Order: sequence, then structure tokens, then C-alpha cells
Amino acid sequence: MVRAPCCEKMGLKRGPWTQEEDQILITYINLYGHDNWRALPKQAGLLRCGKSCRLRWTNYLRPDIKRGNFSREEEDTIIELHEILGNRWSAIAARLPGRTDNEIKNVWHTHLKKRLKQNQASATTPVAKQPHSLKMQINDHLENIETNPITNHPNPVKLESPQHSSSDISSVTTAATTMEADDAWDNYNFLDVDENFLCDVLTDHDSGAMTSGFPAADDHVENVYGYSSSQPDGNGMDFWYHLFTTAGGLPELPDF
DNA sequence: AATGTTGACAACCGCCTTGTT
DNA sequence: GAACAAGGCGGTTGTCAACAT
Repeated sequence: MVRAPCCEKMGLKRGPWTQEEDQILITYINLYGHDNWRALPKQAGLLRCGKSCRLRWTNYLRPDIKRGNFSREEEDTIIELHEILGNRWSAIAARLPGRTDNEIKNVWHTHLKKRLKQNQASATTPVAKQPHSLKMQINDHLENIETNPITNHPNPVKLESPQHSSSDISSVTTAATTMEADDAWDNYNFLDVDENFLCDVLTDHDSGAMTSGFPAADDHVENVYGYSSSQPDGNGMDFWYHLFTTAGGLPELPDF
């Protein structure tokens, strides 16, 4: 595959944006939207490449961006999510309304890494060890699956209703009562669910994708585990319901 | 006051993924 | 299925202001 150049550098401006350029971009997007970033600068009369316009808009000019310093709560959230998600800045940003991945990345490198080091040096209840740590909750959750013979069920939960909503899942607090082996799931090993995968699930859950069949996580299941999450009854919710119910319910999520 | 250093953050680069033809 | 275009993402760099010497 031949990569197209990121931008045609000849004659195009780089570096910091001027107020005038910002205004042109804002006005254009407000009028016509941004269906085609590559064509946008030409149509708007900007001497920038489409990529530069997109970044400027998404990282700075978007009306829903929250400017200003990060609150302590936001910083704590970033630290927790980083424990789980690693450098997946966009995934972290998805949980912080009004904050961009770029902004979070910068805050991480300039503030939070330093703060973590200080915490570790002082050895006083570092954030990673706080009781509400999501990572700890997930670990507890997985340990529970391994150690609890009641919830460590090799077979999926068979739900009484074929239709499950996101509220079904979020309201699960105990193991399902009815379990039934299903050939389609016989080889499924729940313990194979790794942390990253679970994080994907949680991310999807939080972003509302729960109700649309978890497309990204569905693919993950199919690729990694060889199962279509639509099995056995064609409803993608089953896999997730199974995931949560066999584990005894979702850990309580922190209030992001 | 001049110079050097550091921190913050905007912007860019290049790779990867996805959608289209 | 291959080729390509475009968007998304994470890593990195460039710039500038604040602070220290």
C-alpha cells in the first residue's frame, strides 16, 4: 500500500494557529460541518493540511471542550484509568467529558507521572492501592471467579429472556440463578478473559455501546476466543450478560 | 539584565485501522 | 482481495513563558 503524504507541504502553513485561522475554521465547520477533512482547508480558504485542521478542531476549537486546569478528581480518574488502559489516551478521554486525548496525554507526562513518583516515594497509600481502585476491583473480580466454585461456572448463563438491555447488565448484582450448558459455548473458558478485554467491556459499557451489541468487543471475542458473541441465540448481549453474571456481577464502578 | 533551564502544551509525524472502489 | 484514501491514535517535537542562576 502506498501511503499518501500526510499533507502537501508545499505552500501550506505549519505551526501555531492564528485567531484568524481559528475563526475561519470555526465558521466553516459551523456552516458546512467536517465531512471531508482533506477537502476542508481548500474549501474554507485555509493554507493548512486537512490533518492539521482536524487536530486543531478536535483538540482546541470544538465547542464542547473544557478548558482550564484539571481537577483533583479528574487527575485521580486519569491515574486509575491509566493503570488499566495504559497509554490508550483516547479511551481515557472518552471517560472525561470535555477533555481531549492530547490534553490528557500532556497532563500525564507533565503532572501525573511526577505525582505518582512522589506517592510511591512517600509510600503512603498510593493511588494505585486505594480501596476504590478500579484495577483492584477488577482483580478481585477475577480472583473471585477463580476461587469461588459457585460462580466459577464453565457454562454460560442461559437467560430467560432473549432480549437484554444495558440496564439488565448494570443491575446485575448476583450470580444468575439459571445455568444451562450450551454446545456453542462448551469450550469457552471464562478465565481466559484478560484484563484488557475486560477494560474494553467496561469502556463499551460506559460509552453506551452496550445497547448496540458491543461491536468492538464483539469482534474481540470472535478474534481472540473464536466465538461469535451472537451465539447461541443471535443476541450479542448474551455473552456480556454471561460474563457479568457468572462472575457474580460487575464490580461497582467509580463515579467518573 | 542576560543567559540558561525547566515545564506546559500545542502541533506534528508516522503508523495503524477502517471504509470505499 | 488489492489498492487506495481518509481518519484515528500515540509518540514525539517545537515553542514559549516562567523561573533560576
